[in-house]
Amino acid sequence: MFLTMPDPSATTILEWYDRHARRLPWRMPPSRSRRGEYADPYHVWLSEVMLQQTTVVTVGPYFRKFLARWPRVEDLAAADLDQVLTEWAGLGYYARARNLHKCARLVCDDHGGRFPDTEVGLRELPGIGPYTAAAIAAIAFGRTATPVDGNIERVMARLFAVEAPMPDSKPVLKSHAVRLTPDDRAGDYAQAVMDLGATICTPRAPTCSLCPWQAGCRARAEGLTETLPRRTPKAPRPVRRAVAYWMTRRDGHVLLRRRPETGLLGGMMEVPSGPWAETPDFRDVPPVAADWRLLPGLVEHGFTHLQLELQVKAARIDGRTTLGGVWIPLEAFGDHALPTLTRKVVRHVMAHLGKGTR
DNA sequence: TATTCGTGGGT
DNA sequence: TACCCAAGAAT
Repeated sequence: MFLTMPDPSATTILEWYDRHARRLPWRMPPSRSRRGEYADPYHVWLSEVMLQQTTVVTVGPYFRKFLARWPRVEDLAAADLDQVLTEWAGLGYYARARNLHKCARLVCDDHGGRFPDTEVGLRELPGIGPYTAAAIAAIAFGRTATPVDGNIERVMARLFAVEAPMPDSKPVLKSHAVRLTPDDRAGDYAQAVMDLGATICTPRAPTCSLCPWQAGCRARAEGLTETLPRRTPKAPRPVRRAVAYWMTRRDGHVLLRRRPETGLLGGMMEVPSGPWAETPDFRDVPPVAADWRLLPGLVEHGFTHLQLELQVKAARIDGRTTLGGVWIPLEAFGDHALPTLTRKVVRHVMAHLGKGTR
C-alpha cells in the first residue's frame, strides 16, 4: 500500500552524501565537515557567486585562477576593478564581477576582512541574494539555513509531486526544503541535494534507481518524474539586428569601445556597432566615412532575453580619430575583458580578412 | 512583480 | 535547429 511510503529524511541523504559527495575545489570533504569543520568563507563566497546560473564545469578554472591571483579577500579588495573584470571575461553576468569587487571592499573596510556569519548579515552585501546568503551561512558557518537553487527546486518538486508550475510554486518548493533541513549539517544537506540534482535527479532522464530517496519519491510512485517540475511557458525572445564596424589603422590596431557601466554587457569592450534595432528596419550609418566593405555572413549571439544578428563591415580609417574608443593591437586583445559577443565578431573578421588587416 | 542581466553544453 | 538549463541578483 502507498501508506507505507517512507518520508524522505535528511539522514538518508546525508549518508548518501558521505559516500558520494563530489570533490570540488571549494568544498570541505564530508569526512571533515561531519566533524564540524567548515570551508573558508572566502572560498565559499567566491564559488557561490561564480556558480550563480553557471555550471560547476565552467566555474572550476575561473575559481582556480581567482584564488591563485587573489588568495585572500584582502587581495581581491586591493585589486583594480578592471583586473577583476578581465579575469571574469567569459563567465557572463558581469554585474556579478562588479558586485564581487564591491563586496570584497566592504568586507575589508567595514567588517575587518571577515564575512558576516549570519544569513541576515550576508544578505546586506552586494551580489549576495537569498540563495547565496543561505548557502554561505550554512556551508561556511554551520548555521541552520536553507539555500534553494534550481537543483533543490527540481528535487523537491519530484519528491513531493508538486504539479503547480514554476515560478509560482517556488515558495511551496522552498517550504519543503526548509522542512527537511536538519539543525546539524545544514550545509552538507544543501550540498547533498544539489549533488543529487546534478548527478541523479537530473532535468531529463533521471537515474532513479541510484537515488537514496527513491522509496519516498511521490513523482516516481505516480510516474511523473520526467514531467516535473512544470514551468509556465516563457515568451519568445525578440530578434535585433545591427551593423558592427571593424575599424583598423595603418599599424593594424583595432578600434574598440567600452560599453556603459550598467546594463547589457556593462563595462565590457565591444566592436562599435549601430543601434540594435527591431527586426525589419535597421539603419547602416557608419561612424566615419570610409571605404566600407561588407563581410559575408552574420555574427549571431543569443542572450537570455534577445537574439542578436550582426552584419560586420570593415574599413581602414584615419588613426587620429578615436570616436570615444581605444586603439588596441590585436596581440593585446587578451589583456582586455572581451565578452563572447566581441570574440565572435573578432573570429568572424579573422575568418574573412585574416590578420593582414588590409 | 516582471525584466534584465551571458555563456556553454546537452538533447 | 531550437530549446532547455545551470549553486540567482538587482532593479
